Amino acid sequence: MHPTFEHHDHSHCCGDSLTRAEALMAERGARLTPVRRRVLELLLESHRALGAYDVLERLSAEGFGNQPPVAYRALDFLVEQGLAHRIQRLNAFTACMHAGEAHAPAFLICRACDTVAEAPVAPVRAALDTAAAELGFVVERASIEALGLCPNCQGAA
Amino acid sequence: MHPTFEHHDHSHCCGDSLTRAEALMAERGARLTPVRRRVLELLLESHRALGAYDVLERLSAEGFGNQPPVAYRALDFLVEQGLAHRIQRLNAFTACMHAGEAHAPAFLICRACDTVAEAPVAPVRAALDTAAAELGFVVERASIEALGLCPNCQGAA
DNA sequence: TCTTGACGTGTTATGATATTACATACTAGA
DNA sequence: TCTAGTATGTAATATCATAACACGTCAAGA
Ligand SMILES: [Zn+2]
Ligand SMILES: [Zn+2]
Ligand SMILES: [Zn+2]
Ligand SMILES: [Zn+2]
Repeated sequence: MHPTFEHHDHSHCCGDSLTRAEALMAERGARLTPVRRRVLELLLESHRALGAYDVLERLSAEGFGNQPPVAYRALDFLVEQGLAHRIQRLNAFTACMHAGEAHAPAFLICRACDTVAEAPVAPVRAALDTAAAELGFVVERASIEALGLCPNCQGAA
Repeated sequence: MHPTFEHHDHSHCCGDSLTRAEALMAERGARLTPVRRRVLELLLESHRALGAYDVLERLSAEGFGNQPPVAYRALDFLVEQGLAHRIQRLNAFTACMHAGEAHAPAFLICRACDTVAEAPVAPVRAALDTAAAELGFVVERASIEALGLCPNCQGAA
């Protein structure tokens, strides 16, 4: 488990993720082009979710295109490749902290500091599959998003 | 559990829900005005989720206001009162099949027929709380939405 | 009775999020 | 080098959501 909520060397955290992403893309023959790479960096800057238009603003300021598809395409690519996740609740995107592990995580979103963490989902997913199966429903994809307080913000509240 | 996926007497299903809603609103001193009531009826018509603009179109055709706030206000009211739920994934709303029971359900969304059912969430929620607690995170509200195939559509696929 | 304040509704305008369609440019093989 | 597939840029538009204000109703309470 990545220690999103703990104090950690975040520049290593970003660097490692980027390195890992590059390795994965090479392995798969997918191209981590400049825009895509830059968007991933932007998402990695903080353990928060960024809206597509936030990303676009940054890209645009740096000389990339300034129309929505520029951001959406890069974000969609990262999501497809499992390097980022979309947070439905926030209409926003966050870098994946477990790239390459093929997972559909649960997200823990702190309502105070906006930090987004990925929680291990296996038992939750199992419970969901069971509940669904009782109704005859077969779950293909699930989005599980929790809003609450991260350990660092529980004192303040 | 409401038999959303089973064949059922849907006009009773709607009628019962409406009656129940009226009773609840009376109990709470909240007002189920004509617009609000009509929106609830629209949501009850099918076990599907309706977008705010779908609702608005119907309202408008029936002589209510034709601007977005008309729909959003009624929908927000129903959600606050627990008579409807918002489905994040679909940017849409669905009538609650368990009004008054104070619950935050899991939604099962059939990707073939768009039917939305509510599944019992207690074990799922417990698993989520546990997973979150291991990271020191306190869950306040969770949205759990599953995409898959309902029993009726599993044959076709 | 008159006032007043809370609530509900209608409307205008705008903001926020997302996609379609088409043109241009790059890249990897044949 | 040619070419097909992929990536990027841009304009236009679609879809989802809210802010702000005007007006009407109704029920306290002066
Ligand atoms: Zn970090
Ligand atoms: Zn926090
Ligand atoms: Zn029914
Ligand atoms: Zn179905």
